[in-house]
Amino acid sequence: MKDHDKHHLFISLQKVYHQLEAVEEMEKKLMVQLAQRWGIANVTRDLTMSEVHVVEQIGHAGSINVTRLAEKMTMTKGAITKINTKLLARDWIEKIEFTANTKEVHYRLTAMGLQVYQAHNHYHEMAEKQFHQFLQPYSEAQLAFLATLMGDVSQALDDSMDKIDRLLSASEDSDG
Amino acid sequence: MKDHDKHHLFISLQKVYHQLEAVEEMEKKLMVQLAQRWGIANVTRDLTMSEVHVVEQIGHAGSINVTRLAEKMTMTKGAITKINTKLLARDWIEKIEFTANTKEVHYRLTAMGLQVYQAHNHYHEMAEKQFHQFLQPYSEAQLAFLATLMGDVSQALDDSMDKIDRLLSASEDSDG
DNA sequence: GATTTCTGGTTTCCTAGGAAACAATGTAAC
DNA sequence: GTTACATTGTTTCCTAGGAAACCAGAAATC
Repeated sequence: MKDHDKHHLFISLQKVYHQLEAVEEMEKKLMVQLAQRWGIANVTRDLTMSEVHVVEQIGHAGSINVTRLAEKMTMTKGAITKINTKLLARDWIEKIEFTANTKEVHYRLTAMGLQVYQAHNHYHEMAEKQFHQFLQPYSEAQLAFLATLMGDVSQALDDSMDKIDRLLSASEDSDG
Repeated sequence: MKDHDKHHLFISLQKVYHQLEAVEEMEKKLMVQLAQRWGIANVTRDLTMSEVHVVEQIGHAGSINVTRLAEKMTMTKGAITKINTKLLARDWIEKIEFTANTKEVHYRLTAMGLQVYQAHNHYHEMAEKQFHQFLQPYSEAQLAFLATLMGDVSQALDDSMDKIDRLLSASEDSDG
């Protein structure tokens, strides 16, 4: 493959990434509308994708605390606290008090929250079904290649991250 | 390929997407440090990725106005105006006044802005070189497949977007 | 050439979320 | 047990950027 074609490939990868961003952006808008149509209580225009993601995580974990939520969502604890406050107001999640440890606050879904979780899951399943259809035309060998490729990409990105990490901490020492 | 493996593939795709997000996040931090090290004037901690992107776009276009910048960056015109205000203060860009059309404001890079543009380009080239190395181990046939696959993905995403778009505008009619 | 309409740019207002200081609890060391 | 330290969660402050109202030229229609 010529360098020119590789360049083209590089560009098309960036394009796909930006497309995915755009899709994510639209999902946000779609979500509120779908939620309203599904008759889920306490859905207002100010509903955020992050709120739904928190519901998703709590539903997935069964019960979870702020710090672990923050880790899973790569957000700050402060941000999670604020989101949870909103979700409590919506009556989608509730606190679990442990007698043993009063410091940690665990959250779980309410019945209403469970509805949101399931609705969102339903949406995810649709997306995955679309994905399966997308894979339809490809041969077994091609799909197998794709699978290993994705692993390689993931690995390469991890390595890149490490490299950047090291660059950053190296200069933190020398710089002010 | 079993459904289970397809599911796995779906998951790994999401993982890669999130990894790319994380990389982008780190780039932001790296950029400021690199810019300072390269001795570019008026680099402060409050330098934003968006500012650099605007510089990139202006540099690429030679000269461009607010509206087209907004389109290219999928941001609002208001946001661009604010970013440009900052860039003017940094002395990285400058206005071009047209005698013919006083309404449109075109921007171009200053000498300093050109430095930023070139530094950023240099970074991009490094990234692309890394990408080329990543492609190294694959066969011609595999790379050819990858190229067509990316095209297919892009097409599929466009279709998805259209579908969501239609869903959104359809319900805008019925809803309040 | 006056009035509507369109387009480009700016300003105002508001919110999501990061950073970091903080309080409160738990844990380890002595 | 008490002092030091670590960890969890909250609060405060601040900024990027969207939405939308707004203003100012340009273009079109009459």
